[in-house]
Amino acid sequence: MSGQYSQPALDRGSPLPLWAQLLGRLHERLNRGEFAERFPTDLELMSDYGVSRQTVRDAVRRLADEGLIQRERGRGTTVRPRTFEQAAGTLESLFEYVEAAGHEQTSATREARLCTDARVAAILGLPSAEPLVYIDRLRLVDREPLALDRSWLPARIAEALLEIDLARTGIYVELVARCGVKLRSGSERLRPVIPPAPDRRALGLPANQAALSVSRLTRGTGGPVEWRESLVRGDRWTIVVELTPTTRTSASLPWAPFAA
Amino acid sequence: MSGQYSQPALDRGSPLPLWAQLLGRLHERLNRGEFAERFPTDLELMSDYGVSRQTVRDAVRRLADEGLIQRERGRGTTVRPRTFEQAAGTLESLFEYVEAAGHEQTSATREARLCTDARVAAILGLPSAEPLVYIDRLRLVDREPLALDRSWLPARIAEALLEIDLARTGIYVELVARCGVKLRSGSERLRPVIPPAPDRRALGLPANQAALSVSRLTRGTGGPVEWRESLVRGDRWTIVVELTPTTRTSASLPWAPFAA
DNA sequence: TTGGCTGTATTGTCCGGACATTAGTACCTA
DNA sequence: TAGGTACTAATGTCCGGACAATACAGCCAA
Repeated sequence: MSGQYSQPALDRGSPLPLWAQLLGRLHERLNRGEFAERFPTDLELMSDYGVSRQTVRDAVRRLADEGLIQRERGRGTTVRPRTFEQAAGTLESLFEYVEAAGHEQTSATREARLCTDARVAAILGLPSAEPLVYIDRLRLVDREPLALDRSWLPARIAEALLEIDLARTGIYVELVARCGVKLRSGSERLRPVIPPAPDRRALGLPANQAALSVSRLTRGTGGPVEWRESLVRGDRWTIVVELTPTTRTSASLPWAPFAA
Repeated sequence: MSGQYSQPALDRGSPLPLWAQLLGRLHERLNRGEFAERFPTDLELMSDYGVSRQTVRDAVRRLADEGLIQRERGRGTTVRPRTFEQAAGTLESLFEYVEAAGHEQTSATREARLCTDARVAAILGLPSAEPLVYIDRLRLVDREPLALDRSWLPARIAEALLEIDLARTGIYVELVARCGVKLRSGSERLRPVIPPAPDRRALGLPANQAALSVSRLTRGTGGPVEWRESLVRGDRWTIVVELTPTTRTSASLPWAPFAA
């Protein structure tokens, strides 16, 4: 610790370039929420760490490239919010494309109630008798069913959702705004399925057509906040994968083994 | 034209920064194949365009960020080949994951012959009676069928494939190496389907399971070179979509309407 | 012929300086 | 109160310089 700067000095004997060391420091400080109020200016970082402006710019540029901050001439550098506001996944994407194509997307809530479910509780890391909010919606495009959408959420955080008309708003929006949940991440698994007869009927899916099953776990800062199972009828929309000659690219989709 | 440099001078009165102008110039020259033999050094670009090394580096760095070139200390800058060598798509991704998980992937050619097909010819932009090479393979993991894979290629460019054991090599590799095709791009469409009974039997797919259909058009420099239809059984592997809090992200999959 | 050393070439890092562009704030005048 | 001007702050651009790290080629000695 040099005592000369307001931050511990970088190691000039390290094989790691100064900009890389500074980048690591800034990552740590970002992750600790140290820049929640304000990100330092180039000049401040220069004096804080005892390096040239070029070195500061090389480090900070990489933070900007990662989307963690935004730099604007005249205004300075701001931290970009890390909230996962829309938690957009496969289904949200679909509806974006649907609406971009000029169609009307609506939803009808078929069920919204408290329940217990040992299978889902286990997925959410909860005791098997833990109360859950269960929401079952039919998603429609131009009044035709496109997807069936079922969510299970811990009642202790999401009970307020039962009082809301979810045909008019989204689960994630309300989870954030009303239940004070901070969404962090999610993961989805996609596979083709033959839906059971009641679901097939609800979707209006012909007997010779399959559906895409999208299972999703959504996580908040405090742990899992939602298990969701959706069925998208397979005879209306298709997923597109473009393959382009950018080097090394493979626009590849990740795969994992399916365990039934 | 200043006559002072070996390239037309950049416009110092333009609102566009010098690095951006230089980047545009280098893009054009790359696209024209002007650097096929050798990419110029920083020093050469400095004197060619009359700018500082910093400006050269700012422009060239962005080419590297795009993956079009590669810079190596001591060696210089090389152009990355633009060939679309592996033409990796959804299925190739799948097999990468399969093999990364320690499984053995093999394939068995069920048919390889000349044919005509008016539907596929239309897709490839060919006359309906144009001869096509038809290749039908079963793809296996640890000797269990995982996917059915059918390709149609114009015979006038791909006839040599009929003489090759495609269990031991890939269509694209041979298309490039033996048929002299330059692959440029591709696009795939994914949807869940109930396969016809012969395909279901070939895959060993239980009656209550669906398959993922992957239809793909592969393009070469001279136009479409392959139409491909694959079926992946839906009870073994699943596509994964991770949703992370990188700002602005939506790890969204693109969708398009399905026309049967 | 092979291995080691030296010299040259090339990109990467870091420093310093200066000016341009943009944004925001404060102050003044109509 | 609204509009205009001046000033300050902050990032972007561009220049120049110097040294470090890496690669490669050539040359020499064993």
